[in-house]
Amino acid sequence: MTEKTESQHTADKITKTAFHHGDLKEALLHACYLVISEQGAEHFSLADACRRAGVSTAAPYKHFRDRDEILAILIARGFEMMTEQLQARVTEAGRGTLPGIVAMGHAYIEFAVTEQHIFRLMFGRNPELKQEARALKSGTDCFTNVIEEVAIFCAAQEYTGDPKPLAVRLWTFVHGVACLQIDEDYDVVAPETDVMAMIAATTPNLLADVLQS
Amino acid sequence: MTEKTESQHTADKITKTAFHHGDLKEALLHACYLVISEQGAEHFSLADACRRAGVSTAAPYKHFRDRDEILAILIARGFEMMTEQLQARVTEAGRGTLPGIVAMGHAYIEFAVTEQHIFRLMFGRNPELKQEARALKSGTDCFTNVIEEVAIFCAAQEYTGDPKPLAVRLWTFVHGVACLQIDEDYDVVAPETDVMAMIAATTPNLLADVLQS
DNA sequence: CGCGTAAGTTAGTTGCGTTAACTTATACGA
DNA sequence: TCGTATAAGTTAACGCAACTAACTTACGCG
Repeated sequence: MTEKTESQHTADKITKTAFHHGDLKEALLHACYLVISEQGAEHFSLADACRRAGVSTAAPYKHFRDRDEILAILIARGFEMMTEQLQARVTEAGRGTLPGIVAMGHAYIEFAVTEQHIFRLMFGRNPELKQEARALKSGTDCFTNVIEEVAIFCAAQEYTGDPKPLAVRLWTFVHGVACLQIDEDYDVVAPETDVMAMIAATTPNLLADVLQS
Repeated sequence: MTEKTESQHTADKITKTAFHHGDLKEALLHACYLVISEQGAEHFSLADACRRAGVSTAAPYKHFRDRDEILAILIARGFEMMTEQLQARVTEAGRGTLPGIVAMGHAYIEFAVTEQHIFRLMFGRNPELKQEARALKSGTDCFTNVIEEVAIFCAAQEYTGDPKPLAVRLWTFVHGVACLQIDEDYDVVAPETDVMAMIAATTPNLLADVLQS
C-alpha cells in the first residue's frame, strides 16, 4: 500500500493526487530550492523551508529520509537542468562545430551563474550526497553528454585521436571559470575579466590538436 | 600551568604572555584547523574544537568575535601557506621559464589536495568571510604573486602583450583542475585522468601566444 | 599586597535536525 | 455504506551547536 499516488491516479483522478496538502513532497522540494537559491546551501535550514511551505518541521520526514535526501534530489535535478540547457545551446549553435563547443561552455557558465547555489551544491564536496543513486546518475549523464558532443566535433574535424581527454580539458577550464566567477574571485583580483570572451578565446587553444588536423 | 611562552609582548615580558592556558587563542585555531582538515568546514563544529582543546564552549569568545572570525583567520593563513608553496616551487623550477609556470600549477594542485578542506573554505562562496580584511589581503596577495611570475615569464620570452589575461587563464584552468580533483568528479567520470600530466600538457596551449613570439 | 581585569567557568537561550507518539482524513474492502 | 488500516499531518521532546550573561579565578601592575 505504499503507492506513490502521483502517477497512479493521474489518469482517472485529476484532482487531489495527494491527501492533505495537495502535493507536499513537491511543495517542499520547491521551498527548499527557493531557500537554497536565496541563501545558499550552507545557510539552508530545512525548518525555514517548512515554514514557507506552511507545515511543521516534522512534516518532511513523511516524504524524505532526511535533509540530505532532499539535497541529493535537488542535485540530481540540477544536473538534469544543466544537461538540457547545454544540449539546447549546442544544438542551436551547431553540433560538431567550434561555435557549438563554445556555446556549451557559455551555457555552463550561465547555468552556474543563474543557479549559483545549486551549482555549488552539485559540485561541492559532499561525498554522501553525490553518491546517492539519482545524483550520481544525472551527474555522469551530464558529463557523458559533453563527451559525446566533443566526439561529434572531433569526427566532424576528422580528428582521429581520443576525444575524451579533450572533453576533460574543456570541462576543466570552463568549470574553473564557473567557480571563480560565482565565488567572485575575479571581481576581487581581475574585475576586468570578461569570462564569456575568455572562453571563446581560449577554447581554440584547448582544441589546437583537433583544429590543426 | 603549561605555558607555551609564545611571542606576543616579546620585548618586555618574555614568559607567560597568556594567562591560564598558555596560548589558548593559538591552540583553538590549531584545533579548528584539525577539525576542519578531518571533517570539512561544512561539518565543522566549534564545540568540537573546544573539546579537543580541553576548554569550555564559551572559551573561544574571549579571543574571537564569533565562529566566522576563526574561519576567516584560517582562510587568511591558507592563502599565506599557498603563496609560500607556490613561490618555493617556481623558484626551484626556475622563474621565468615554462617549467616554472607548470611547477606553480602543480603546487596549486598539491596544496588543494593536501589541504582539501581549507582550500574549499578559501574558495567557497562565503562573502562575509572573504571580505574580512585579513582574508581579503592574503587572497589578493596570493594572486598578485601569480601574476608577477607570469609577467616575469612573459618578459623572459620577450612577449610584449599584457601578462595579466594569461595569468587569469592559467589560474582558471588550474583552479578547475583543483576543484574537480578534490570533489572527486574526475574519479566518477574520467578516472583515468592524470591531472599533473594534464597541466603539463595544457599549459603550453594556454601560453601559445607567448611561446610563438 | 591588594586590586583591576584578562581569561576562564557554568548555566541559560535560541534554533535546527530528528524521532516518537498522537491525530486526522482518505481510500479500499467487507 | 461503513469501518478500518494507514498515509499524512500534528505537537512535544531530545540532543547538539552557537552564542550570551553572570560568575570565578589568578595574573600582573602599581
